[in-house]
Order: sequence, then C-alpha cells, then structure tokens
Amino acid sequence: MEERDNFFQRVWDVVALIPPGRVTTYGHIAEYLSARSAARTVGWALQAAKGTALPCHRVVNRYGALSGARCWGPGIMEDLLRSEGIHFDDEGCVDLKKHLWIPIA
DNA sequence: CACCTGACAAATT
DNA sequence: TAATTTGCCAGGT
Repeated sequence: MEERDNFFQRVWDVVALIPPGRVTTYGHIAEYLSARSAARTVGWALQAAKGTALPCHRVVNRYGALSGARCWGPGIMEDLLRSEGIHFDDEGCVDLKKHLWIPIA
C-alpha cells in the first residue's frame, strides 16, 4: 500500500483504532489531526476508504446520525452498528452519550 | 487551467 | 439564543 496523502492515511489510522461497539465523530477525528475544521476532508477520506477494511460504519456525524449511510445503502451501517451492540434512538441516531469514542493522542 | 462539489463542524454576527 | 458564513483537503467536471 503506498502512502496516500498523510491526511487520508492518518484518518484511516485513527478510524482503524475505533474499538468495536464504539463510534466516533468526524470532528473528533479532524481535531485529532490538528484540523478540526477539516471534518469534511475526513468524510472524503472515508469515501476513499471504501475499498479498504476500515470500519467506516463506526464513524458518524456530530448528531450521531449515519451521514455516510446514503453512500453505502439504507440500513447497511445501521445493521452493522446494531450487530456491535450499539443502540439507536427514535431518530435513527446513535447514542453518543453511551458509545461516543474519542481518539486518544 | 479554474471552479464546484463533497460522508461536517465550529466560530461569528 | 438562533441563523448564517467560513474553513478544511482532495477529487471531479
């Protein structure tokens, strides 16, 4: 695997560190990369990560909603997260209070 | 070669 | 307190 842009590579590295049964947000990943405003770029990296073994389903937006679910398919990420023991709320959002995980420096 | 779009978030007005 | 605008990096058109 060649080293793609350090930014993408770094995002993938952090996402790969997300423990099962936990979820993280774009902002926290971006913040960990010293680019809190680059949350957009984080999502872009995940799109490029579709061909990888990255648990992108464990990455949700700030509201705990599955933004990328549309790119994958309706119900795909939800099912995967439920399979890991993650609880969803009436709005279809993950309970960040219970499952929010933050990359530790 | 230049402009717009894109799995978002935070700061400012 | 709420609504709006800007910032971020890369890729596609």
